[in-house]
Amino acid sequence: MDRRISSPSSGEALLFLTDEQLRQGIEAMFFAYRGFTADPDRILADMAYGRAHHRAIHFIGSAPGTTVNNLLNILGVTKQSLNRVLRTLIEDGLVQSKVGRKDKRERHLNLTQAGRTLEQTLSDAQRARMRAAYREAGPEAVAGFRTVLEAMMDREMRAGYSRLKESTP
Amino acid sequence: MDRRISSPSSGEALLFLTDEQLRQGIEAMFFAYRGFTADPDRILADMAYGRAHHRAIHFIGSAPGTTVNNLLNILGVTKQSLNRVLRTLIEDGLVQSKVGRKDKRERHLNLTQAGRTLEQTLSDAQRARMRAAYREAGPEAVAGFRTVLEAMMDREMRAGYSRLKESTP
DNA sequence: TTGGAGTGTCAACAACACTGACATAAACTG
DNA sequence: CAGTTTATGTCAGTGTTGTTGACACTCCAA
Repeated sequence: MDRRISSPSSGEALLFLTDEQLRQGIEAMFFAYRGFTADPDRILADMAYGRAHHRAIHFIGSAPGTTVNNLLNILGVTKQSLNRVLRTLIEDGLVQSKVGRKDKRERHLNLTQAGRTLEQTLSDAQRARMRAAYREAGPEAVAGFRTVLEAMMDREMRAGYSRLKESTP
Repeated sequence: MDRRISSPSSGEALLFLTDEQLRQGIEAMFFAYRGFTADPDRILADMAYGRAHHRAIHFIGSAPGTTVNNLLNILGVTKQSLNRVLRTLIEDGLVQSKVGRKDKRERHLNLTQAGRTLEQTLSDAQRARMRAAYREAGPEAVAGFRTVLEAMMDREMRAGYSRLKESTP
């Protein structure tokens, strides 16, 4: 489950581990992430929202009925930071906050119809770029892409992410 | 140079283009990028620096003697924003700014010894994670990873990035 | 010599993160 | 039941990083 080097016989594997190769990977990650966020950023710039709102909307849409605390763990920010964003989204009628049925301390978050509409708009832009990149790169590249991304996550996030993958088939 | 779909005959390629697959890719990108920046962020938090300083140091180290304007294009921020960061780095003796020999309006930026030391520290942390991810994923996955990242960049960035790759063999 | 490019700086502002402190309600625990 | 913990919300203050807009200076080139 935790083998370090799969095949020490293949010198090719080590070719990817030179500092220069790694540096290129780092820079590619930087530029790609900027491209990745560029389209939603452009859309949100026209509204009073920013990237933080996008993230909240995305994950509420991805896990409807999630609690505030769960969202905090996913996003990795403080409750004060999330609350600022969440408050405006609720005020603007994009997100609905419901007191928990079982545990009344919890608030369950869902997108309203308006929220789903915005989520779709943002998602469409981002998916379009992702789709284009996937198409251009081909299925094998995509599989590799996903494998490396997962290996790059923090350990805790990988756990959460795997759960997510399984629960949404 | 711009063919859209390589092999419409292979239905497999389309399997990766469902909204759910794309959504997972989006979330993987989000979590991975956070992991990617986590280690340098931790190091910088103890100093008076942030991610913007890291980026400046990285690209000055990557392209010694680069001009301010070139750096602006790479980083994609305003000169006011970059200048604030650059000023503190110069004041703190991490970066040296030299008036251009040929064109004296330009400033050529280089890391000082102290700057190189910090660059190394940050780079080592980030490379360690990248190296671990690469090792775990294997060479084919890494190739795919790079292919998708490049396809995800903005067009202009891809051009700049290719130039970078070629100039640093 | 004039126009424009490259650079630096000032001021003001916004987004988004942080810490710390405090309040409330509900749930759990002894 | 009393006390503690948990989940959430809120207020106030701060820091980093980004933005516009305005202005000045140097220097190259036509």
